[in-house]
Amino acid sequence: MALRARTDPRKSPQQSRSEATVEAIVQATARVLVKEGYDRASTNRIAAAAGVSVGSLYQYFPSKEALVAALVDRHIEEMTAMLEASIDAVHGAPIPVAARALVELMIRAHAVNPKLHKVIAEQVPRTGRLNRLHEVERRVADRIRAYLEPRRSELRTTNLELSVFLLVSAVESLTHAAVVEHPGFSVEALADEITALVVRYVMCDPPSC
Amino acid sequence: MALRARTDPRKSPQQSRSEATVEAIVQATARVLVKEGYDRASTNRIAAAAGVSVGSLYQYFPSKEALVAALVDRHIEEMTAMLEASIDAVHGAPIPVAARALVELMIRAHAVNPKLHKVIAEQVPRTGRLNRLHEVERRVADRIRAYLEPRRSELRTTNLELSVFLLVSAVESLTHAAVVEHPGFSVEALADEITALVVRYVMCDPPSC
DNA sequence: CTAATATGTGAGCGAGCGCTCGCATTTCCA
DNA sequence: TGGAAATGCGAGCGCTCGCTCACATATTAG
Repeated sequence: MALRARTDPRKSPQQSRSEATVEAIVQATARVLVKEGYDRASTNRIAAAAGVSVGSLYQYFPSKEALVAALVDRHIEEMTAMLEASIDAVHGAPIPVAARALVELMIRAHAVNPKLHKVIAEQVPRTGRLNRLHEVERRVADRIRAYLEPRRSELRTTNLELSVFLLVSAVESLTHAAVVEHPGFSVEALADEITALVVRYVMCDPPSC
Repeated sequence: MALRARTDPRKSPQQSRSEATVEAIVQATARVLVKEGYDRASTNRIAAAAGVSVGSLYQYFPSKEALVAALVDRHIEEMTAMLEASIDAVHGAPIPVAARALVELMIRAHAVNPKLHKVIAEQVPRTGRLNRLHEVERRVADRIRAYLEPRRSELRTTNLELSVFLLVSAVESLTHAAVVEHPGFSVEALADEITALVVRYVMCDPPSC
């Protein structure tokens, strides 16, 4: 039998009652993590915050790490789904329009619950989810590349792989930094500037194309 | 009497013997953190790795957090000093030259000990050093702004504050992402592309200036 | 209704943690 | 050189943590 990883769910809920329990536990994990921080977020405290006993918690999550991992996974999946759908939605649009739409989406996504986004982002390395994150970043990058490939004549770059990597990293980092770590900038101005940064980086200059 | 923060040093070494002890402890903290991760980095283990007793450790550091904070502070100071010196060194150079020099410096700085840089970066939020980090980022941003201000005629942007913030964040994030999280890209290509991104973002286009 | 299954409970175990304190050793300086 | 000051030591205290298990209750199926 394969070794069961420490973050795999122990068993799946079968009745709706237990589904609600699992849901309450994940929500409580988020709340306690935001309010108390990781070190003080004990399984007993999380169970109490969920209105559930520790025993129940351990029926569905094999470890404290698994709790946080579940929260992280859920967040990564939500963000990715949203982003991939948006990329598909703009696949026919010209580069500046598509860029602006995606940048704005990222800003708004980060602005929904910045505090939660911040703690979750901080927990990613600890839960060993960096690989998963890199994997979805790669999927996003592939989609962006698929969008840019047929527009090669408008592009400045020769090394599309590197360029797309920098593009995706820059947009993610900048929206996170601006919205979560340094709030206060106007969403409009931010979207304008990050879009400008992205568009001026990828597109070539008028005379030559 | 003011409340002594949990991360303040308990006492300062007075003899060279104890300076060596403190040094050994900080170094051991780095080693254990890299090898074992934060959760398994107990004060007993760190003391053992430093070849020192727990008692000695607690003479100079009031808590486990203070240990990590000291390591983080040291790293932040090194990076900042290096960066500020380099900004001063290129203050007379044209924008593309200065940008290239600073980008290359950042890449090389991250490449010195990527694993250590990675764990330290992950510990910043936990040690409450985010404020300090933001403060030095602000200092760097001010210096960059002082460099750009007299070159306003070459610039595209009107909102220099926002632009400089995005610039500094982008360079830091991208060098970190590329060197620490996704190693494999050639340093040359990376420096070229990040420099291009930065320069094309700040400078205005030929006809209009 | 009843038996079987799914779910929920929480006292408490063992382990490891952060940290203290009384004492030993080294260094400094009059 | 001797006593004071600085430094080093490590057994072990008190505590909290992650987690289990024997049992109670709710739900479903026949």
